[in-house]
Amino acid sequence: MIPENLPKGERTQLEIIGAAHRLFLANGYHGTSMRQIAEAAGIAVSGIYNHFNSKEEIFLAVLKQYHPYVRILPALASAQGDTVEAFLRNAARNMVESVEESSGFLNLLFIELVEFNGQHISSLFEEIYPQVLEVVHRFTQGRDELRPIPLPILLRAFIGLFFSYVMTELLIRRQMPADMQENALDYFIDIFLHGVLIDGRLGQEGRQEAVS
Amino acid sequence: MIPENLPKGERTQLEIIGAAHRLFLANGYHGTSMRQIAEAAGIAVSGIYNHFNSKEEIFLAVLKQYHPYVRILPALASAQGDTVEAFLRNAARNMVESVEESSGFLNLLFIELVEFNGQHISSLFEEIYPQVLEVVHRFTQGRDELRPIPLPILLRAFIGLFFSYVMTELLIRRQMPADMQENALDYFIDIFLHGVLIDGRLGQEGRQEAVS
DNA sequence: CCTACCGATCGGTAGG
DNA sequence: CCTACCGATCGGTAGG
Repeated sequence: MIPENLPKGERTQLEIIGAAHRLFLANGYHGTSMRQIAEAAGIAVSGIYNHFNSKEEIFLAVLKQYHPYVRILPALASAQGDTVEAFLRNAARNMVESVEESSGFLNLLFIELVEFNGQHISSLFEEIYPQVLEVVHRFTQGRDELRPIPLPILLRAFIGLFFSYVMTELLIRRQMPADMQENALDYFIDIFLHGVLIDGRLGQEGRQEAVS
Repeated sequence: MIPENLPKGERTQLEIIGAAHRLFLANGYHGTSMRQIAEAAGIAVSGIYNHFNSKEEIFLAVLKQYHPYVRILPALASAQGDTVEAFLRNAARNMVESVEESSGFLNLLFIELVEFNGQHISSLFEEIYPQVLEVVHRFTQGRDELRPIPLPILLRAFIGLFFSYVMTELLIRRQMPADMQENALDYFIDIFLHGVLIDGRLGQEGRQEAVS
């Protein structure tokens, strides 16, 4: 997991960040002690302070390393598609997949919102917004497939599609009825596409794929 | 806020729950101490233990009192409308409004997910699901306006619509560009309605209202 | 990166 | 013997 040929100091730093990440996800920020982090990283508590000046600095390093920027944005940027439909289907699937792989991103977000009152969300948004806008713009300009929806609203609605799926997944994952889960993402994308495309512009391959 | 004619014991209990609720929202569960709760409730720390056996028991009481069941479900249940469109527009607006009023619900949810690993979400879902299903079923049965989407998926997508709006609102509230906020909820509802209604079944009053 | 500690505060409980 | 609450303090742990 952590490269072996790194200088000892950097290795330890990554060890601390990784240990802190796991503990924060499991217990939250205030629910995690410096002693727990030290033990998980295999060093003494005071040793941590050779790499970080405070507990909060560790959290910032964790946030930076497990940023949506690093996880979800590449999934969006790598989306392919000749039509708006194909692009959005591909992008949505990629993004949901990347979150399911590293399930921590949402928890980090929740910790940020609850235990830091969303202090660090602003700068995060400023970094991401222009790049996401650029990607979406690239795939929607000069197209006549979309209903007249302002691009920022469309972008927000697309991010919203992502949250609509992952939040309902997170909330009702455990005992959600089976009929609420089967092909849910395909249905969600389908509803969204029907919502933003001009009537009749939606191809058939997506839904057929989903119900077959 | 707290009725004055209650027995002293019940008053104190409500005082503790209210104080804990405010503190949990601001600092999270582990970020709030029994001393803070006691001070905010105007009693000694040990006085709390005449009403609750532990800090966690207080959290459960807070969760019960500020349950979405008590806040958002009535907003959904009271939704009116002769058509599916009118009903969904009304329901979505009511739900978002009720959350904006008592902004705490989402934070309680995040605390639950992060600091209790979603332990108490299951029973919450079991209580709410049948009632929500009943409401949505009542307004969709025998209608020919909807595209063929399984009812549980439709319901999940509707809950998702709610989360898509409030999560993007929460995340980017601070420095979201103005054009991302103007009439956003109306656009969101509009996209959803286009998504679930059969082509051509969407009335015009909603969007005209939104853009005027 | 360690052992050895600090001032203070943690959740919880004693007797009255 | 009850409910409600007090001042004081318990054994341990927090970040530093």
